[in-house]
Amino acid sequence: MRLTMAGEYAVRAILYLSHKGQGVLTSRKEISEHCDVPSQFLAKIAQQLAKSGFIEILQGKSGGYILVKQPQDISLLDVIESVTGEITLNQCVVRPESCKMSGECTVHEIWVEARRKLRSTLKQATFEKLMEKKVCTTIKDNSDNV
Amino acid sequence: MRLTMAGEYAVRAILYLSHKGQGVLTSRKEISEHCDVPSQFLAKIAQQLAKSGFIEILQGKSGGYILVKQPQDISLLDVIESVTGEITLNQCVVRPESCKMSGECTVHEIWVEARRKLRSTLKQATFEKLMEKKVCTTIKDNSDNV
DNA sequence: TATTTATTAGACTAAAAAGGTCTTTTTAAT
DNA sequence: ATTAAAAAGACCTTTTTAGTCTAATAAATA
Repeated sequence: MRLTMAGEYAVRAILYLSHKGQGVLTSRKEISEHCDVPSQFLAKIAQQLAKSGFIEILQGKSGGYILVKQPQDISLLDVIESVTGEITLNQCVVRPESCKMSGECTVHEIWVEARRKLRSTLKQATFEKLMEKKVCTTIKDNSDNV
Repeated sequence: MRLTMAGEYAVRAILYLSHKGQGVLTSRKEISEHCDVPSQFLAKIAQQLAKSGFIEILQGKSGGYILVKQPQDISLLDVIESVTGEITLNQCVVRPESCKMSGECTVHEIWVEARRKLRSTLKQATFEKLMEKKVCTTIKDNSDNV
């Protein structure tokens, strides 16, 4: 139940490109070095990010990556699901046939709710917001601490 | 980002024992058959559930498992984390040193929040609640649909 | 007491996923 | 033509998952 390195790296890369600004060309080498991401691995991840329409890839000498969407139009969820696939948490949520009980099962309901909340939290976190500097005093919300 | 089969099976077993009631002896075979869980695999999972104090194991002829905690005192989170370890979602949440940025990083904050909400949802789902029959008309809450 | 039928505990295994690397090819600037 | 960037896909290693198998132990019963 954890994010993969590919997902983590994708977020770092898009955040870096967001700081550069939409439409600015940045080499893979630069991203790789600044974000501490293996260069070849980034190449693979970038292909997926391009397929999903977040970046454009320029080949040839002085090639690199360009952010094509605006940071406020990209969410953590979008980027993560682009490289790791849809977050499901529990198989029965997306494949009810995987569990003969799911029709009547209250556990199923909890997973549907948990998944909705998780995806919602990640969806609301746009890269525009993620670029904002952290404030020093954060308002604590312990309403549903575990 | 998904629950393991071990976690899924543990939930099924505890739910089955909850229906039987606290203190009732049930054989591994019966649980295995009713819950569609491989018997030998259940044996391994049960060892962990016993270590965590959810069940007691009786050996010998006519042995089996007994629920020792009350269903209202066991949550989905408890059972799942017993067999799969603590839910972290992102490494940086529990090991900030794994990411050189985590101190200043707004992404880190999102993961902390997402994790807290997820664990909270699973914590609130006790097995007493999970035993309740599903009502036919559920109130729809689309407040933060993705 | 011997037998039977439970479970334990730990070694073992197969398959899948994760996390990359390597090599060859293509592309574009100089 | 040369150079330096990325693409595409094969390949590889390690870890995790999802079990199985075997020998030992434990308790009820014939």
